[in-house]
Amino acid sequence: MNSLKKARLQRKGWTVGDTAEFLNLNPQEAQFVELKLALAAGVRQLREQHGMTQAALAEQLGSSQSRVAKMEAADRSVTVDLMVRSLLAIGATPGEIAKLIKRVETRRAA
Amino acid sequence: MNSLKKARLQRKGWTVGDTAEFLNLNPQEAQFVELKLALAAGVRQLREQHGMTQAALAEQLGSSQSRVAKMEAADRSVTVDLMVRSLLAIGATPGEIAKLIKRVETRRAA
DNA sequence: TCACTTTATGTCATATTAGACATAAGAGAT
DNA sequence: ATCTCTTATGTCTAATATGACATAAAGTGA
Repeated sequence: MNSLKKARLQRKGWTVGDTAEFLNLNPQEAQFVELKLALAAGVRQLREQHGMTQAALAEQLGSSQSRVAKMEAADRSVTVDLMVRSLLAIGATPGEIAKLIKRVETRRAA
Repeated sequence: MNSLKKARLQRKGWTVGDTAEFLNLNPQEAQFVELKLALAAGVRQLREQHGMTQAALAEQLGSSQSRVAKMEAADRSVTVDLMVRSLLAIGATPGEIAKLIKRVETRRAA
């Protein structure tokens, strides 16, 4: 993981630590985080593609603009559930969601 | 949706209702449920393929056998987060997870 | 500059999910 | 039938995520 991405994660409250600590992290944990990042980016991308504001998506979801903002920021407090429901609300197909996940780098055991 | 699958869902506590009610359901809600069913089935399939018991997977996850059982039963109380973490714990790649999701039937707006 | 729209961040109470435990039920094997 | 291993189901408290709200910050155009 590059240091830019790491810094971004730390700002969002993730426990990432320095490179050594990162290497000690469970690879499946790291992969889960990357998967959430991918979904978060997908929500933002598709939302913008569809010309929706965060507030508009929030209304579709029965949620709030602030939660959508946190979601796109991959905040620690938002679940994959909400991300997936958001993608479906935007109109993404299961195939499109799958594509976002497929791109996550496969990681071998430490 | 066939009545068999519907019955299975109702037993698990999902609000599905009769066919008419089902048609009134938000299609993205229905799709989200189907996605969870697909992941639940994937967990069971991969777990068995790897010759693990529910208890063994639970230990890997830092969870409990009962929660794994509920997960594979697609119980309403288990999140997609836990399912994805389980799949990663079993050793599934993002590509394999994506494949499970991709198969979910695409649904048009009601 | 100002006014306006959109997005970001922090906090809170309430709701939901978590692991844990007990125990039932099922499937084999002897 | 009984023993053993595995899975299913129900119920707790504790932990976590939720929408809501306030408000700051960033963007956009006049």
